[in-house]
Amino acid sequence: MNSKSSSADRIREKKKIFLNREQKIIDAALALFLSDGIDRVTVSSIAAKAGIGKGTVYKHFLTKNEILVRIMLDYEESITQRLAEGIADAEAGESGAAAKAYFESRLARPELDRLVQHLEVRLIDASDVAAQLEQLHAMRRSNEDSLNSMITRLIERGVLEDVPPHYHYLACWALAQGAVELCFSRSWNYRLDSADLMKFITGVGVTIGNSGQYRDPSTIKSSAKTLKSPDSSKQ
Amino acid sequence: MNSKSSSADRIREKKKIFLNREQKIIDAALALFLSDGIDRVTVSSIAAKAGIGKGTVYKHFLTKNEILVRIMLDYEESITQRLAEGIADAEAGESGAAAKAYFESRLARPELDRLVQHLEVRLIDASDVAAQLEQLHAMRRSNEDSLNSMITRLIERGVLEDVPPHYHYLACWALAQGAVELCFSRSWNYRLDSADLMKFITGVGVTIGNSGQYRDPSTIKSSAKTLKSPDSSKQ
Amino acid sequence: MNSKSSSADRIREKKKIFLNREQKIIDAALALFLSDGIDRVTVSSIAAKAGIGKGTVYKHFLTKNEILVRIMLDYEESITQRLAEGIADAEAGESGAAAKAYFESRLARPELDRLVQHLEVRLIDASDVAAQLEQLHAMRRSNEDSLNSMITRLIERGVLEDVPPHYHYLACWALAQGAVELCFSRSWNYRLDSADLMKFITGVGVTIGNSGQYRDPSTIKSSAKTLKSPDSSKQ
Amino acid sequence: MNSKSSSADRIREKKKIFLNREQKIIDAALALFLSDGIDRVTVSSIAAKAGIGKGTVYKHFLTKNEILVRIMLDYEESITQRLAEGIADAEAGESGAAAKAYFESRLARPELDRLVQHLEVRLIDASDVAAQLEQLHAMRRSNEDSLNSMITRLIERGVLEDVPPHYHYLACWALAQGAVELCFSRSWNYRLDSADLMKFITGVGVTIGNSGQYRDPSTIKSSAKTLKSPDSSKQ
DNA sequence: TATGAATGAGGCTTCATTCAT
DNA sequence: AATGAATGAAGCCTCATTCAT
Repeated sequence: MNSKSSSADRIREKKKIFLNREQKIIDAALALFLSDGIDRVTVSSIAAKAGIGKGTVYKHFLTKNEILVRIMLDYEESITQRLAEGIADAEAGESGAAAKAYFESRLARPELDRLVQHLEVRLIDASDVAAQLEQLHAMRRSNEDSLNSMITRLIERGVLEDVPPHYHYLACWALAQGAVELCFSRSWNYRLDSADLMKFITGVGVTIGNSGQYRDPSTIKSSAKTLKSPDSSKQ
Repeated sequence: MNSKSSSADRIREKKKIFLNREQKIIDAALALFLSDGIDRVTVSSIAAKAGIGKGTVYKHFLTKNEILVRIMLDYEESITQRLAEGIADAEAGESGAAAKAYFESRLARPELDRLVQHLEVRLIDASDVAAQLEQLHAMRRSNEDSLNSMITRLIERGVLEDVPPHYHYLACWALAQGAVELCFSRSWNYRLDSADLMKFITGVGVTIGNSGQYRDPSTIKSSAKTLKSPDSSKQ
Repeated sequence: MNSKSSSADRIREKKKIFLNREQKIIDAALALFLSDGIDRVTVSSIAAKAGIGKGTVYKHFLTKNEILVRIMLDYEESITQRLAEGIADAEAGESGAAAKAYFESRLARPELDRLVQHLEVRLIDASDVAAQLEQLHAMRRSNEDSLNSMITRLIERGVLEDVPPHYHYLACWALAQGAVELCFSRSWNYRLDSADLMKFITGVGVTIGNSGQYRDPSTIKSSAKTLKSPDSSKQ
Repeated sequence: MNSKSSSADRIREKKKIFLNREQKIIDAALALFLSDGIDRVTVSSIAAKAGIGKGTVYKHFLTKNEILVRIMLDYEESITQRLAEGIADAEAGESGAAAKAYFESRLARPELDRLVQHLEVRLIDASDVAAQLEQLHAMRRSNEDSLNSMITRLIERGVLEDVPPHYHYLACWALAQGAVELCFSRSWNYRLDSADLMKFITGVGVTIGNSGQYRDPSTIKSSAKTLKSPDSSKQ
């Protein structure tokens, strides 16, 4: 019995090690993508960074693309969770909460958000990982349904303009997307006070499509806060 | 004298043919990038699509990257021109004209706009074409200066919120950027009525940072028009 | 413990195989360079001759040039060793020993010696392998120092003419260099009895710069031996 | 008649221009080979340097190799001429004159001499220009015959050691060959006083194979001069 | 006649994936 | 189970030569 349980323990132990290693691979890949750029990361370099052999990577992932898609899924999950909380808050009355949560989660690590977008471009039309991409889209569809319900209610309550519900969240998505790119764009000179800038943009996002009739107190507050950032307050 | 002028003609003719071929290469490259994705386009395939030999491509461009950067420059120039017109209109009193022109020019061919963004990511850190990229940035800096002047005046006139001028155009940029991505995102179900959606987003962009104090009539009109688009009005 | 040592053994075994393959590549490259000429040898052909895949070559050498430089280093080492022995003999009293050793080692495989010279011409200005070429030059500088010391002593002893020491070994080097080329020059008709010819030249080399005052017995002997080679003696 | 002669003049004129251009091409090629290295010279660059179109080069030379071989032939001719003079002097009694002339002509422009050697390596086995290479060899054979006669006589007169005649001139050739390489070898530290060094080596060359019985006064003189070079004389 | 644009074979190198140990 | 050596397809670029103008 003892030996049996110890063998079971050993198996569990091994599984744990195995899963740990999987995370190690993902972390290594992520770190390299962010530091070196997608193009310059090879399976070899990932393995080296993870401290394992190249062959071992293929025990965990069938192809290189599966690592990429895994990073995307992990990220999407974290967004989904934050969004769900935000939607719950919004349903509870704090009308801008969903948009705010969404912006904040995407802007929390803009470099990661952007990486995921770029990964997606690479993977579209990749026949391996087609299934996982479908998973990704399923998650997003589910989020979309929640958003639709929530926004429909906000429109009914007169908080938001009466345009098709998806206009609201797609505009938000677009702005968030753009805000992320903005963090890395080399097109512009001003980039020093990006925290304030991001608050400004978040303010815009939170009020997108607000009808004039009604102003959500929480939104007003957050907008006010934005405009009272250190620099502005000195005036 | 006659023979002399005809030889000059011939030379001019040749140059024209040469430049035409250059355009052919760019067009072929562009078409392939859009249809197949940046990764899958090779110099060979560009040459094949342009109906010329592989080596000929290198008579026009020193490296593959130079083709990419050329596409970027051509595009940036077209944006710059449109923006300049918009800024002129804005200075002439139509306060939202610059933002509108900017959105419209970027959303006119969103697939191209997006391609250019992705090309830029690839080319950053490419030691060849560093000079051309600097050109690109110079154009953008120039645009930025014009925008700054214009927005400063609009702030003084009380049309726009009194935040640092670049908040306004960067927020606009971000939204435009995101709107472009939105056109191609496979994340969302609703994509049928994208023209209306884009108008909605443009409306958001045009009113970004408008102060409550003042509403530009032209902006109101355009916003109203947006919401009364054919589809919606039928309801 | 047994398994541990056997695993260590296995690793050692692998390394040996790996190094063997490296040698195989070098041998293949060398054979091809000698038979086909430097120009006509491609990485592909080397791989084919070595019986391995093209990619495998790049596991052992970062660039094609590294193969070339490796051949050079290996050769230079063998020369250095022979020369060191010769210098030791010379210091021990046999004054012509160094020159003789040098000539003999360079003329032992003249085709290889010549190849190495030609490789060097190709590699000068090759930014990769600059470090290895410096190694090569370091070896040579070290040889040069030894020669300088030795020759200085021979001059003091009155064996060699009192000219700057490097005149002696550079003249030797030049003659050896030329002798090597002579083996392959298609300029001349007589090439049948090259062994004797080389002995004659070696004799010249060994007595280069000998002062008239003194004749080293060993040198005389060797010179005599040269002229009494089988062919000549029959006359 | 007038028109006829003027047309003949025109034809002659044209021919002259044509030949001038041929020389221009050769000069351009030579200059580029010397400055940039054989590898880096393209037909394009030659044409550019010569100030003509690439296609025009092919009106003068059927292949690129023909330019190379032409440089070789021109050089060989200049050597031959100098050597012939030297041989004449030697026959007239100045026994070392031939060797001296040979050394001096080859060391007059060592960079050119070396270039020609390297060109030859490239061209061996080039099926085009095989005929011209044969011409080259014919010239050399002819030189060889002259040398043989001359040396045979010097041996008979007891000036030179009684070894096969070609031993003498081949040893000379080898030393000259090596001396040329020495000028460019990066193997050695000492290269400042190369003029003196070359005199020393020439001295060696001139006395190669001298029998002890007899010393040619001219040789002695030249050797003495060598050893009384500025540096040495200060001692 | 002079030109130079066009060609495409061929070279070097990279890297995802496989598989024997 | 872990390893990393081996593989070879595929990409970019060069340049001698041709040929239409």
